[in-house]
Order: sequence, then C-alpha cells, then structure tokens
Amino acid sequence: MSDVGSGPRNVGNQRTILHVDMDAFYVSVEMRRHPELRGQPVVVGGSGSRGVVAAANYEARRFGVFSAMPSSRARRLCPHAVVLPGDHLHYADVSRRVMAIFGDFTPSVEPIALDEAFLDVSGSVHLFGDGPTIGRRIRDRMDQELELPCSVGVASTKFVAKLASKKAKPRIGQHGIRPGVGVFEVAPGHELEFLWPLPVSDLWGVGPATLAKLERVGVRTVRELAALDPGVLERIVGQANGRHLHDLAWGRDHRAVIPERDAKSIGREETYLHDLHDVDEIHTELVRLCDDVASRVRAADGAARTVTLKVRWSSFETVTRSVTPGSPLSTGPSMVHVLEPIMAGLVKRGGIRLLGVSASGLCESIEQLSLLDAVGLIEHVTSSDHNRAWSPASRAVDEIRQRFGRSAIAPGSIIGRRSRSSPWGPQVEANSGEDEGTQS
DNA sequence: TCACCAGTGGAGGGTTCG
DNA sequence: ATCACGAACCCTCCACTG
Repeated sequence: MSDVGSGPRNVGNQRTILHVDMDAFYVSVEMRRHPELRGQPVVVGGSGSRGVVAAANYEARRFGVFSAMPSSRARRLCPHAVVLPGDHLHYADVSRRVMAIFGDFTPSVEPIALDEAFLDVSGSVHLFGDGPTIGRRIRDRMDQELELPCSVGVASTKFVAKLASKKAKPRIGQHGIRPGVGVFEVAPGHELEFLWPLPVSDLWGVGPATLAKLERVGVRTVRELAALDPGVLERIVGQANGRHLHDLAWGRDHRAVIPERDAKSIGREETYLHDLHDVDEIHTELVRLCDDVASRVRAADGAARTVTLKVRWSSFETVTRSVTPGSPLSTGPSMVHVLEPIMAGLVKRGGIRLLGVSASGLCESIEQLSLLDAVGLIEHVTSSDHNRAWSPASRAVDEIRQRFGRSAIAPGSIIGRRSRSSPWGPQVEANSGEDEGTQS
C-alpha cells in the first residue's frame, strides 16, 4: 500500500488516450429509424433458434438480456422484447460517420469494432482542450449530428482508457436505468488506485479459461494479480499471457494507437438452420464459402498461402484442417480444389451444423497464366495451376460484381441459392422471399 | 552413423474480444 | 443443458534442416 496515487509521474511524454464506446450501438441506430420503440425493450440479433443477441438496449438489459446471449434464452427472459433482425450494412454506414467525427479530433484513430475506437489525442490537446474536454465535445457532436449516445474513457494507456469508458456508461440499478457520467478520466499517476480493486476478469485477455486458472491460485482482484510472482504467473497462464497480464496489473501498457493495419486472415463461416447431410449440398456450400473468401482476398489485392476448413457437427464437436499448397491461392475454384479432399474425409461423420473457410498467410498476389503453365495443366493439375487458370475469370467476376452488385454473378453450382444467414446466426425462415435487398 | 540441438514453419486446437 | 461470426494471437506437437 505504499506509493499508489502519489501524484503524476513521467508527465513529460505522457500520452492522452481516449476510448470511445457507443452505447448499445445497433439498438441506438435502430431507435433513430423507429422512434416509436423508445422506452420499450429492444433486441437486435439472430431470431432463429441458433442465433445470438447482437445488442440489447438498457430496457431489455433490465430483464437480464445481454449481447452474445443465445436468442432462445433472451426470448425466455424478456418475451415482450421487440426483436429486430439487424442491418449490418446500415450500421457500417453509420459507423463510418462516427469514425469521421473521431477523425476531426485526431488523425490517430484505431477502430476496434463498428462502435468502438481508441483515439490518441496527445497532439490535439493544445487545439481542443484536455482529454476530458475532447471527450465531452465528441459526445456533444454524436448527440447533435447522429443522435447517438456514447461513453468516453480517458487515460494514459489504452487498456485503462477502455476500462474507464466502461465506468462512464449507464447502469442498471434497483430503481431503473441510471445515466452514466459520460466521460470518465483516470488521471496520470492514479492508474493503480483505479485498477487494483477491480476483479481480474476486467483485464483484457482474461476470459473464462484464464479466470478459472487464476481462481485456482486464489487470485480474484487485480491487486492480487499484481502481487503474484511473474514467473509463477507465466507457469499458470503461459509465457506471453503471463508477462502481458503482469504488466497490465501494474498499469504498464505501451501499445500505441495504430490507425490502420493489414488484415492477417480473411474468413467466412456459417451455421445452418438445419444440419447438412447431403454430400452435394455440402459441396455447394463449400463452393459458396470459397467463392466469397477468395473474392475478398482478391479485393485486398492478395493471395492466401494457407486455407483452412472448419467443420462443426451436430454434436458441436469442431475440427479445423488447414492446407498450405506450394503457391498462394486467390480463386474460389483453387480453394475448393485443395479443400475438397479434406471435406470428403469429414462428411461421413454425421450432420454438419457449421462450415467455415478461411484464408491466412496473406501475401501479394501472383499473376498470369503463362503458355508453359497452360500446357502443364493438361498433364497434372496442381492447386497453383488451378489458381492461375481461374485467375482471369475471377478478375472478370470481380469487375462484374463491382458494376452490378455482389449477387450479379456466382459459380454455376450455387446460382439460385443464397445465404439465409446473418452475422448473428440463421434467421427464422419467414422472410426468405425478399432478403438481400440492400444493394444500392 | 548416431545422438543431440536449435531454428523454422506447418498443423491443429484453444482462448479472447467485440 | 445445447450458443454467431470474424479475426487475432498463443500453445503444443511434429517434421525437417543443418
């Protein structure tokens, strides 16, 4: 209990980091379009039995409904809640305007999700005022220009700023919803005072598995974690995680706000409303997923060194199988070609609940089919031959889609079928007449 | 030829986050 | 007591190389 909170240190090169988090973002966006829903419990998310809640407003949270909760459970807890399917494209559009407002205060904006970002405003304080002042100005603009509430955390490090924004949020009390303070600052030098009473589960990187390991050695608060010998901690939770957590418990976090970073993997997975049994149908889904992943890989001007297949059976057992062929892939057919044999070995094990394809080891694309390669194609078809053979066609597909929309062209085997899924699980079948009406 | 070692990279699984 | 999806990162095992 010695030097905690003994005043600011190292003020000279102190950074000022903001963490801005929109309150119940998806629901708040929906409220602008449906003012009549104000005051009612509203949930955005998958409506089918296999979906989850993407966002719940505070009225719904009073009934114990939270994001990531299975929709079936949410319905039990709050049967009268209004459930909206969610409109990801619209949220992404609003998110761009949110990020644009952040950009007016600093060029150093690191989006974490559609509704959340870190801002390094160290260089902006002489223009707009100190951290809390900038936080208040951001909240005002969100309110005036977008009618969206948000909470702001201010601190000298990213992870303390993130915890601070949580403190600023509205809360569910015994007497209903209590508004939050909106902006919460942890002043430089007061980090440990703020951190140590918190439960370890509040730390970034402590999920259910790590929490269980820490509880086994009697660690429940950040203070207790800080007191643990670093070597012991590393043995408990692994080297990288141990070092990281020990640093966080002592308020050390040197990670910079990074405005843009290249994606390291691109993937797509889908949980089906009904388990897949039919081999042809499974093949069709594989083609669709590969087509989707490959086109996004090409959109990033890249190719994938490794492709991974993920299968979840109805038993919920899940496996991944990855392949790294001789040369990088950027076309759907070439990905199907390398994954098909693996798929064939897995289909026999019963109904399939989920299929996924992901591309990793992304690198710059390699181009063109040479005459020699074309001759070689006849002899033995490798995945790279496959890839080069399909490259020109794939680029043509990209152009058509760019001009006429995503659904204008598709591999022959998947024409007439389309995904019934959303990012929050399969929807109920009712609206299968006119979905995908979001092409503009 | 054998044993050992260090480094590397793929594969497969797990954890975490929003 | 049956829970999505997309992405990042970590760990462990293993094969290969020198």
